[in-house]
Amino acid sequence: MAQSNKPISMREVAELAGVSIATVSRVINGLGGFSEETRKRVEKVIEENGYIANQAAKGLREARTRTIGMIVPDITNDFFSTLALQAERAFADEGYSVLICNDANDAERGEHYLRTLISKRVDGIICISGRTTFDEDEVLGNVPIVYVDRFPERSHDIPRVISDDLRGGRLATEHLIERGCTRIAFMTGTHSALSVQNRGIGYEEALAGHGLAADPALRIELKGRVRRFQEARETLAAVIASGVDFDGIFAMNDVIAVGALLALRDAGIRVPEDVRVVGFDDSIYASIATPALTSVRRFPEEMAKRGCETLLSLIEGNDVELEDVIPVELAVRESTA
Amino acid sequence: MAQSNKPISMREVAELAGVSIATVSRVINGLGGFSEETRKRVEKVIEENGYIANQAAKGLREARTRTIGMIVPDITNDFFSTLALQAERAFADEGYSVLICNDANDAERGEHYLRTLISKRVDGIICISGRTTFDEDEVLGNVPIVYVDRFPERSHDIPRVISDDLRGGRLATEHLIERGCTRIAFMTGTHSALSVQNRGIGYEEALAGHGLAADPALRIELKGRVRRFQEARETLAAVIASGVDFDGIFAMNDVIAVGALLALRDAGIRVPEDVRVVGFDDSIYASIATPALTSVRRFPEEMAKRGCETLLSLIEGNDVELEDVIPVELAVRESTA
DNA sequence: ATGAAAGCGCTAACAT
DNA sequence: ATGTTAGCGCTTTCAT
Repeated sequence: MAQSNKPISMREVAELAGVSIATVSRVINGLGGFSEETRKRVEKVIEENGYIANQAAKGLREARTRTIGMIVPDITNDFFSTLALQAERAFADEGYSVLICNDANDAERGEHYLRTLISKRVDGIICISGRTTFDEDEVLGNVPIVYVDRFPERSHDIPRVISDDLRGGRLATEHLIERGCTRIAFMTGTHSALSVQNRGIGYEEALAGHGLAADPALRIELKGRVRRFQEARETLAAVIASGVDFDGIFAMNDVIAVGALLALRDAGIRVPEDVRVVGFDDSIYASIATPALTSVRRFPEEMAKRGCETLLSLIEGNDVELEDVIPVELAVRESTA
Repeated sequence: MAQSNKPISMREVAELAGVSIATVSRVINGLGGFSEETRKRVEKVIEENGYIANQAAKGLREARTRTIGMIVPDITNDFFSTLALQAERAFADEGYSVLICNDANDAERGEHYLRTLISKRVDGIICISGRTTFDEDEVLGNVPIVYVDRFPERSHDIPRVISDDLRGGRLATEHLIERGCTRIAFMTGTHSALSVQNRGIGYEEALAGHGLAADPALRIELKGRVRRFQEARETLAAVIASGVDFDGIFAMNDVIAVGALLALRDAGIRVPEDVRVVGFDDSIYASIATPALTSVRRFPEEMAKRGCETLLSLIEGNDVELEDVIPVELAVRESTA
């Protein structure tokens, strides 16, 4: 099982081909300045010896690694994995690899990852995190970075691609109101990112716009750092048991909404007859839930694409727009029929 | 937005601290051989200038990058994202970063990624792929690699961590038989990985063991490269429309099983009364489906953990066991009640 | 058309 | 205790 003999280097290729290392470099990079015969000879040696260029060395010399760092809260959540998949693909198309880091909404972990990425000298960073606690300017130094979906409060002039969360919250809530709900609960996290808070603001605005009060008893907070449907299920079960009255639920994301759906079913409460439910993200969970979940559709593929484009622009030293807001729309399904 | 001044190097730290570069290196790596006063001076300079060591250079020198490459078929599938999350965490704990590559079951893409990983000189590779078409020995050179969940047919002495797929297929099928099913369909991919084929073999063995014939009409194949529940839904809908009779379904994974569940509901077929369904993976989809899906539980966290341990052993030059089979068990839920 | 040599940022002998 | 130096594998002037 022991494996040892290290890969052949450019110098060795040069020796085997009887040319200088510079010539090998020229051939490999197609820079011209070599005869057809030399090219063939060099390529033959490369082929026969399975030479694969050492990008680490190349990167050191060129001062760029062709690697992008990506920080996500939870790759296990369909919304983020879709985002990550798309981003990875988009970067791969441009010749970049992606280092994916899960910070699980843990600021400390996130900061550590950021340092790691910088020490690896990634060419840029895609960051989905609203919880940076330290002074970024100092740590980040000069790595191009773009925030996607979430961003820290004090992110001065760092570009971001976000969705229209406030409008999403408003759309969801207004939809519930139109369906006749008057006591609408909002399920969210304890200390959410700004983006998520905006969904709550949209919710409150919609309520206010229709003369409804935002009853604090209807704000249901989940403590966990990472969203798991079981926690939502248990938390809502407790709320139901406590006798709080509600006829609609707006959940901050689909994972929570699905947990809510299960808790309602456990309690024998019918959806949508007794309680209507709206989620956020329009992820796979919304489609496979029963009843199928009405959800605020976002466009993770588009967000990933824009994020990549922005980051690549930044890397190339171009100017980019600071805030790129991707619209949302409501996907109406059975849970609010 | 333009960012330029590059990060400070070790040489600059040395100059600012009035010591040699070697001393800085010693301080940073805590190798001793410097006075307390020197240490303080160096650390002060590092602190004040936000020096972050260049791992690319360090890696070049040390001939190791502290980076692991990971090839997955579809990070969007809960099973794989759970595996990836756990692997990333385990490696992070050991000081490694992980480059995640999605090959979407595309051999060409997979091969390309493999080359990229090798050119980046990753210290090892975790590979979930059964579709390598080329001669690995040549391309892989000497990178330690371990296959998880899937492995190519000709992977000679490359270690793997897999689950007991054959037994899983048998368990699922026998369970359906016990519940009274006699015409059990098997939903799978057209050209599946060996691991998946084994689930089919388990299915056939179970049928044979109970004197049931494996009707070719009951083998339902999905063409897509990546498993999407919509494809499964549509494919099964067509089968139903064609009048094929069945009273049980064993799906090669939960995504497909959930698609089947939806198709059955669309057709007004009751689960489990008319048709019973069993999935594979016991992923989140099984838990949130309605009816909740009976599924063959695997242990992606455990598989990831073992895979990491094995790879790290390999990297350290130790011997490892060639095949590590993780047991499976049946999680019985409403879909087969 | 080709080679020699400097240097990217670091570590690790080998000095002193 | 600290410095000097030779590379790691590459790209890139600058010669020839």
